[in-house]
Amino acid sequence: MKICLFWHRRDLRIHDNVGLAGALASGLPVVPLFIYDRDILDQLPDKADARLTFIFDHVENLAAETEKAGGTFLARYGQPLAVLEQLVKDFEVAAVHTNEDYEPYARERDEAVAKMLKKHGAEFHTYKDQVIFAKEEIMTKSGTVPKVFGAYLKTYLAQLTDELLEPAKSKPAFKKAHLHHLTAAKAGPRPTLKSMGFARSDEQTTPAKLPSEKVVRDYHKTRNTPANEHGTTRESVHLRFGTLSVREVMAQAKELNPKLLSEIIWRDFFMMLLWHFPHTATESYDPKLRHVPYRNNEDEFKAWCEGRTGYPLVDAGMRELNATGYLPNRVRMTTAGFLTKHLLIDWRWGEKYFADKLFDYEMANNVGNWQWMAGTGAIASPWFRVYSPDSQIEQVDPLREYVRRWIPELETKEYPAPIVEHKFGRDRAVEALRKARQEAG
DNA sequence: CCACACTTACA
DNA sequence: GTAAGTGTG
Repeated sequence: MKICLFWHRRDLRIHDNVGLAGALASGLPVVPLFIYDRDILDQLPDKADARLTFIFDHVENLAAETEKAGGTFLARYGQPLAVLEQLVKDFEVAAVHTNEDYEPYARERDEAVAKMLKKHGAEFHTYKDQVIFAKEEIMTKSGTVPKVFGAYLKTYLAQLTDELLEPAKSKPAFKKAHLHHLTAAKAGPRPTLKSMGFARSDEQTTPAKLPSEKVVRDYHKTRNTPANEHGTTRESVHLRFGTLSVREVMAQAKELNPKLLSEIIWRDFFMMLLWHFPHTATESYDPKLRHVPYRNNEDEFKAWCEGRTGYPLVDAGMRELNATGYLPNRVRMTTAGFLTKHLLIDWRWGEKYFADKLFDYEMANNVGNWQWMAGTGAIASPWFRVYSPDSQIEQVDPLREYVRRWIPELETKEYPAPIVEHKFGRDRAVEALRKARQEAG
């Protein structure tokens, strides 16, 4: 019997899933699938990874839901291209449905998959699901790729209708009549964390739930207070892995808090930029800034990683990141600005460290924000702007609650003196960037 | 071509 | 107040 596969990637949910709805409506019985990508797992720095644990728990949930609905969920470990080719050979796969992923690696992978499926006479259907607008759907009036967020936002809001935020009808169609059942022997076992060489992380799997109305309504007032643990919505990890849909998250923000809505639109913006300029994942957008004379001092980098720079807000942030995998947005900027400007270390070092540590790590957003802070990005933010980590404290933590929480030895002799004086570091950074620009012409 | 603004500047 | 570049209309 001919079947189709629905391949989950960064959309670990059944409700409001455009690609899954497409598969269920295609007329062929659907077998949902997840592939643990060996190449990605090999790069994880730790054997107890919170992100993999999160993915694993949610894949197991999907499998349970699928079985409850009368279908079979497949999970495999390996290289996606090889795994899919094997499945096509083992089962009568007439089509594979999946949601688009705009990262450079994902695009190459999907191109190879499309080619392989074509060779076997199977169809490959992809859907826009993880953003509201992608690719060239938001452009400037002169038809260029928007490089200033304000201009992008204005067009975006003008095009954003309530219909675009309506849920995809995947959940109502997710039933026995549209699913295919395989015997356990045919389906094969699902990988476990242990079978893939990993262990559970201690960190808790956050339940996929929209934040409360109160948190959303207060967001613009609480977002710049890192001491307040409920100051942000904590939606980022769910948007990353698709355990919430961007439509439900945006619909709530649109109704309750325009400031939060615009923050979520940054996510579409950075994904759009990465799609247009995939090379910016690994090099500066601005060609003039590809040869900044970075100092790249290893000891100073280590001090930054471990939260020993002598700047309380930087150190508190890095310690929170190391301990929890989380960092409030405001503090992400302070720590990133300090590394790239005051210490004059290549933004890619910091980007990689965040990639290893952040529970909600998402390439487009991480790269986009790092390049913005480093002054090397597509966005025309003044490159000479250097944040003062101390005046940031006055703005976001005037009572020193946050920095004291994460630095018990603050205000004792144990706490190190600043690794670099602010004005000296700022002038050195501006000078280095100016020089790089001049030399590049 | 110019004016204006640039997610969250500094002193 | 100051200030350095540049995308956008």
